[in-house]
Amino acid sequence: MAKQITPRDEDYSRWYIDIVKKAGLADNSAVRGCMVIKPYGYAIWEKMRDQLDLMFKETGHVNAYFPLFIPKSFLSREAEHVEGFAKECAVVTHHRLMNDPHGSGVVVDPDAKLEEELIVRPTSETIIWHTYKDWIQSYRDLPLLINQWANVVRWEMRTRPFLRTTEFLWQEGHTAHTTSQEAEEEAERMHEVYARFCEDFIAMPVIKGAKTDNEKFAGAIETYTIEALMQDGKALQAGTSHFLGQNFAKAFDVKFLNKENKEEHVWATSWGVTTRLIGALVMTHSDDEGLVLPPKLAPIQVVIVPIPKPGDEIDEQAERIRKGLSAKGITVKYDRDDTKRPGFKFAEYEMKGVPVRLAIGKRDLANGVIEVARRDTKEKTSIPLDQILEHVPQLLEEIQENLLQRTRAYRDDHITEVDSWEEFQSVLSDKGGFLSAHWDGTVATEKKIKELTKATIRCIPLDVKQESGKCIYTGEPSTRRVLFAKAY
RNA sequence: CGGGGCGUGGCGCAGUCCGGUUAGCGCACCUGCUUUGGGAGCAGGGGGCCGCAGGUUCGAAUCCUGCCGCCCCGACCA
Repeated sequence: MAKQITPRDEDYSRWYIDIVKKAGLADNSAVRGCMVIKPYGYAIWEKMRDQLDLMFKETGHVNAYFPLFIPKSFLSREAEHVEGFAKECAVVTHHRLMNDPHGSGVVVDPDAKLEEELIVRPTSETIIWHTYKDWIQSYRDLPLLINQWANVVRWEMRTRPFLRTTEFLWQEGHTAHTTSQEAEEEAERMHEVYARFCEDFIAMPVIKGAKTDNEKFAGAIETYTIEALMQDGKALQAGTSHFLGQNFAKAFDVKFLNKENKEEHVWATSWGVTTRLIGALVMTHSDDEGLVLPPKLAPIQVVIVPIPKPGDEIDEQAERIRKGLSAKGITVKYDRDDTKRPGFKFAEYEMKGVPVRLAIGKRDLANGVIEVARRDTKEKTSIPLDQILEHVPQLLEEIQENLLQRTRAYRDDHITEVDSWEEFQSVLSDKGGFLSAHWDGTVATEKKIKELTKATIRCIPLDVKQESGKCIYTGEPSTRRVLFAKAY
């Protein structure tokens, strides 16, 4: 047993890190808080990125690229915004190194001090709005629908692979519109795109909702969120979409002439998802044997393992199947590495979360079958060789569907309506998950509850129904329930 | 930034209290043979500034001083 991972119920946090490392997704790096995304982990990100990019294009967006560095003064333009990010910015103060006159190595050249410091982008609103000012004059220039794929840096105190790292990869959409309504619709549209992506591709159901004033993005009028539930009962914010109103347009003086030849500030949105989605994927589906990948995002969807050694006839069948499945757009790996034994390969591909494993040996050949093992249920069956090309595509779909159903059932089972403070506390500590409860709508109460229980308001669900009730903590009147949870 | 823990071949550790030959073990790696239907066995082999810098000593992985780094937990956050 070369690679053991810590069981979930023993130490969930350790389990997560073990999977990330042992499935080959990422490594720690020489830089504190930053990770190396390894080829297998990056392949998952590429699949996510390609699919999302397609969905952005389908909704009319184009890609562009803005600078990594932002002049410090830009961040002072929008007061709320700077307050949200000031504490976690990396700052460039010099532009040159020199040999250390007192010894070996290099030192920062004191003569190379920048006149104005540059901030490594924590997000790009400011540099983008500065640029948009030049791009927008008329209503005919609108809407402006731009996305960028980039890295950003937020100097977090505590990091965890994929879930929170100092540098991370993401996409950020930044749009400008003629009317408030159009911008709001855009924020809602992208919110929906994210939710659909999570369900259809990650097989991870999410709750769509709005953030409270306290939790929303610095500088936004409204923040929409998708909230997912992890296996340990904690919530994870998987993506956000913001209606920014005219806040940035005013801060960066971005105006357009409308049809009546009157100047107006434009209306804005921004929206993003990050490599955190990989962390979400891991914590949603994986088990004590390793990673479990939804077929639609698996870098290898099917692996064929020969038993015991590749022989001519086994090779022939394996190649036939590989080509047949490839022709149907399925990614197949035929692993004929004879320095590793089948048992080792089984464990290895389970660790890596490959959805379907085909094993073929002399015994199977004699019976005209092949062994099919699915990663999600660990079920093994024998399928006639002449049916395998039809069977595997169906099975992949079934696995994708099963993962979604399974996760949705777990999620639905972990949304608990609570109506008393005692119940709130006991359900939170014993069961976890989302607590649907009445809240008086004040930041003070929200903060008090967080202080007492560590639970925060994850969102006000979009599909919330109006019902009168009393705040779980203060007993003040309330018109609808909100979702509380402990969160990542 | 607080509270814990840890730095010894690629990885995981023992050795440190009580200084004493060539610094050891498991995994991984290389070679060979036998194996191969759930993480193979045997034999041989390669690989170490013991985190860094000073100091004490005949002698330091071990004792002293200073520094650096990492991990876990908490407050902040996608």
